[in-house]
Amino acid sequence: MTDDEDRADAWFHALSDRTRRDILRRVLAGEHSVSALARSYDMSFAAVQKHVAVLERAGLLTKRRQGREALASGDVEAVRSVGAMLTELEALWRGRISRMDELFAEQAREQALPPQKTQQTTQQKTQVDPPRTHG
Amino acid sequence: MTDDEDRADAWFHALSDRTRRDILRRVLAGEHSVSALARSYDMSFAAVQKHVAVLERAGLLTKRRQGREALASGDVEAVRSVGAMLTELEALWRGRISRMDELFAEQAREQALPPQKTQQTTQQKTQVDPPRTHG
DNA sequence: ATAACGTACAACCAACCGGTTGTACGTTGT
DNA sequence: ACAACGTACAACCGGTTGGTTGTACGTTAT
Repeated sequence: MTDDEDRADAWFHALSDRTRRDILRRVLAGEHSVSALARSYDMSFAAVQKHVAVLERAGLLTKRRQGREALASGDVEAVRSVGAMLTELEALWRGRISRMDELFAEQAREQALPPQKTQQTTQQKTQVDPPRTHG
Repeated sequence: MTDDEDRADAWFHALSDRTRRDILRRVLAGEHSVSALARSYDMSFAAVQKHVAVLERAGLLTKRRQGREALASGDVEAVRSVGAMLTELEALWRGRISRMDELFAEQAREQALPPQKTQQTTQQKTQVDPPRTHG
């Protein structure tokens, strides 16, 4: 039912609204009640409550009941999962670069011995950044 | 005009659709013409062309004209910027944890000398993961 | 007891989104 | 020359989104 792509849809959709991103920042930094959050924004309580619900459905935030208050808390593991997804995209790109290197190497081999028709462009080793992670 | 939050809106909105994420994967792995991309999906050319336009407006992809074809290529730096944003969120969370540690330390100091009313819960050092980055 | 507070949810509305078809225009192949 | 290809964009349509107000209900404070 809710496969990886569904979860990704929910994650990125939840993060695509600036109010929700701001709410997520606050609840990652510490627990806040929904009404406390609502007081921070120039919109109705119901609107903020809906934003919190979207973040909760996406799994980026969890709620805990304490008396009449609902305390929201950010889930850093979910945030990391989103980050991991981006890292996978980077990996695809790195694959492209190494494939380009192979191509260059092949071309170099070809024109090393028989000086033939293929026109030569100024050769330069394709620069690949060290596999750094986000930060 | 287009500040950080506007860019973030565009990034996450662009990534919130699975077809667009798939397109981004392909163009990060290598250049593809718009019509080549369109052939990969069960929808009209116009629909795919719109998805490419959304990714382009978000800065996640660039297009290069070659004759009648428009060759799309993924921008890995933009992907990294999105990842960096997630890392900033993690940093906020780490801040919360250290603040919690301070609180525990304070409590420990308080009940160390005067054995008073505040009830004691089984104490355990708050475990903070090593500041690993995504990957 | 009862007023105030915090939450949840339904109904409504304008704007936006993801898809469609149709048209136009430059490029390439025959 | 002309047909086919690749692209871009406009107009349209149903579903979704982000906001609103209103209602209901449990919890806390007076």
